[in-house]
Amino acid sequence: MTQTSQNPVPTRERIQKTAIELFSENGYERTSLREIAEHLGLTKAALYYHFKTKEDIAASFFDSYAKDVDVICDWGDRQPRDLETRRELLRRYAEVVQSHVPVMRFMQHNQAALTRLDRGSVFQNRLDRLRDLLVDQDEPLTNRLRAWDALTTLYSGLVTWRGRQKTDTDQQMREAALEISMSLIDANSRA
Amino acid sequence: MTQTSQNPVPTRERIQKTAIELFSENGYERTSLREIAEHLGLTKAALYYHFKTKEDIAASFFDSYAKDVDVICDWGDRQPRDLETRRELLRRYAEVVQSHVPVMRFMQHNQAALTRLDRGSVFQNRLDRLRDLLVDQDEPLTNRLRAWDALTTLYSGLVTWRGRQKTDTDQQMREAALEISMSLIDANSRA
DNA sequence: GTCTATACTGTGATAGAC
DNA sequence: GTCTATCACAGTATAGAC
Repeated sequence: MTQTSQNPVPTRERIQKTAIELFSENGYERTSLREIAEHLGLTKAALYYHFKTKEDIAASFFDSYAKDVDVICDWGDRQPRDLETRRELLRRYAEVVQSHVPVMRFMQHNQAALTRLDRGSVFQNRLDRLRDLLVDQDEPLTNRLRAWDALTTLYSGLVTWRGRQKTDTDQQMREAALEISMSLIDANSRA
Repeated sequence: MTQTSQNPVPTRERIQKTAIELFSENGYERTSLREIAEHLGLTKAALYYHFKTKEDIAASFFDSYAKDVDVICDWGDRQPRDLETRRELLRRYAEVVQSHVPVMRFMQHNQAALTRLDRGSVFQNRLDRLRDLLVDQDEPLTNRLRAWDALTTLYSGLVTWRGRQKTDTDQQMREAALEISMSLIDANSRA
């Protein structure tokens, strides 16, 4: 749209790429705008041309993730509310998680910073929408909590778990997380 | 020890109490020392008499939690490594979690800030030690990940879950979390 | 021992020159 | 589209009042 035929990488995207790297590494609040600007050979004030605030940079990460989750939920809304639909929802969400690992890690590590953002609640809101497709409001507490665990299992292993061994591949970790997640949802159907 | 017979609440403890409230509510980085001082009728500099830095205030929260977890792990080290020991470990950890809810919430929401702290890794280190008691290193990946989920289930529901209903009591939530956690460990024994 | 006054550097942010 | 200048406020630190 604003791209010329030469297509150099736009400054806006360069900022996003550098920012998520530094935010993930050092935390959102510990990463200064000066630091980001220096990595890019810009000045602090130059960032303010491309983004209204520092928070806006962080919020811009969510858009693609939120869109992907919305696609899943829209699909889920049109399906029968049975076990197979729920298993397929978990499969699809696992794929989304896999394609947004840096963003997931950033969101998991900076929850306090994100609750301050208007668009920061995107993460929680999308999880809540998925949860409502996985379990009915009138099911027992144990089932509702188990549905929540089924969702968090899919990303918390990738982000917070430190028991990974050298022989564990990414593929194996995703499959293991999905298997555990599935078994939690299966248990809900038996209860 | 340093307490007189009058036993007024020591300033140090008043600072801790106010700090964890504000940290939990607004996040660690968004809570300024001036804000804490104002809540207590002190000046910012007065805090520096009782704590060396802001990080020291946060780190001081962990001590009691870490001690409680160490007691559990020390007990676990002296038991046979069987299923009943592991179930009992989960029961005891659930009690620790329950008695440190504000601290657990603070740690969960401020992971990025905490990894900067020397004593901040206390949280992760203690979880890792518990995990090693719940599962053997040479068990399949799925079992190791399931042991991790068994632990996180015990506190993540209290902290990040938003599906709680008015009729759900604290007691019921703890029991539900413990039941799910137990079933994950039980599954490891069957695998 | 407990705290106040004050100052230092770095932060996110804004206004306006080029 | 990028920069300079400037702002209020942050965490930190020390000197000294009581």
